Amino acid sequence: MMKRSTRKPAAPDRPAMPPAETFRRSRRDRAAETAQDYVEAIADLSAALGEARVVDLARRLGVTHVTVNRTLARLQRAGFVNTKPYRAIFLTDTGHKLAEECKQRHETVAAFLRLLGVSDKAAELDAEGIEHHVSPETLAVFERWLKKK
Amino acid sequence: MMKRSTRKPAAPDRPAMPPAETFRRSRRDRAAETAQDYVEAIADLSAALGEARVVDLARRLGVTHVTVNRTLARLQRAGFVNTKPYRAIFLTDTGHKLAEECKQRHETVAAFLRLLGVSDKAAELDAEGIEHHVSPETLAVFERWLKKK
DNA sequence: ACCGAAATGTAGCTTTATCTACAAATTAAA
DNA sequence: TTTAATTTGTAGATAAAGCTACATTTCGGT
Repeated sequence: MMKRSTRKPAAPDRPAMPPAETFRRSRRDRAAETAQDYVEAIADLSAALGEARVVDLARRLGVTHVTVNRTLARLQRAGFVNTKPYRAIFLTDTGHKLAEECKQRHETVAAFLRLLGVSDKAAELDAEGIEHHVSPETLAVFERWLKKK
Repeated sequence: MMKRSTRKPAAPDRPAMPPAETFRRSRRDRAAETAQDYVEAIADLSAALGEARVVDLARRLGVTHVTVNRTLARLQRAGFVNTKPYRAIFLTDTGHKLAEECKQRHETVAAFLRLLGVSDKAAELDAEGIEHHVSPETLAVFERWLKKK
């Protein structure tokens, strides 16, 4: 029996469409974004204030402290942070490593955008969204351009 | 009474941190991404096959047909598509406009990455993730560089 | 030492995006 | 025209991320 899809051959034969895998990766990325935003924020706050606490994270991320708690529980399960009730939040080694990577990547993306002529403000804003979707290859290209300049 | 936060002044006074608004935008973006991926896929499939149907969308997006159904219901509520049970899916005018914008933006991002020296494959893959986070300003900069070349 | 404000935690609800499993409709082929 | 494969739809779960409202713990000032 024929697949219904073939009923209308209509268009040219070549796909020219992104494969499903593309979207799957994009979605997987999304899932990891939150973790990255949190570890990055925790690292920054620890550096700036000496410790990272729930309220500060909430303010920084623009969510309520409840959301922070929930997410923190998940990040602990995932092995990125250590928390104890009513105590400050600490990154595990894994968490630290992730935070460093993110910070690095963020910096590269933002610097590259600025290099192109994007305003500081927009560069910062866009980098926040873009950093999670830049492949190692593209990141390397950005770095190459930054050096070359 | 003193805010606990001020207990440890520790670090330099300037924030140097992205404001909460940055993250809020990032999250709002995420909500819209799905809609954009869907309308773009529907437009592509319509062009390529003459009509967009649930199975094709599912294949294209790498999800089950159930997920497609659910999302389509939401997109219909939001006014981007028209669907009837057991029939092909059509974009509304709004949906069409959104799809066009997305396609345009996607193309620009991908072309720009290729221009930089990123491989076709990676450019395509990264563009899929990045396109949703590029501000009009940055997009304009990309376009300028594309023309200049 | 105590006390009240700030910080943290918990309960329970909402929305979105996924899934598997099953039911109903459609249509190509015989 | 019948029928069986394909497509579409529905039911019911799960997980993430968000919220409000309420409970508990800490800790700086008095």
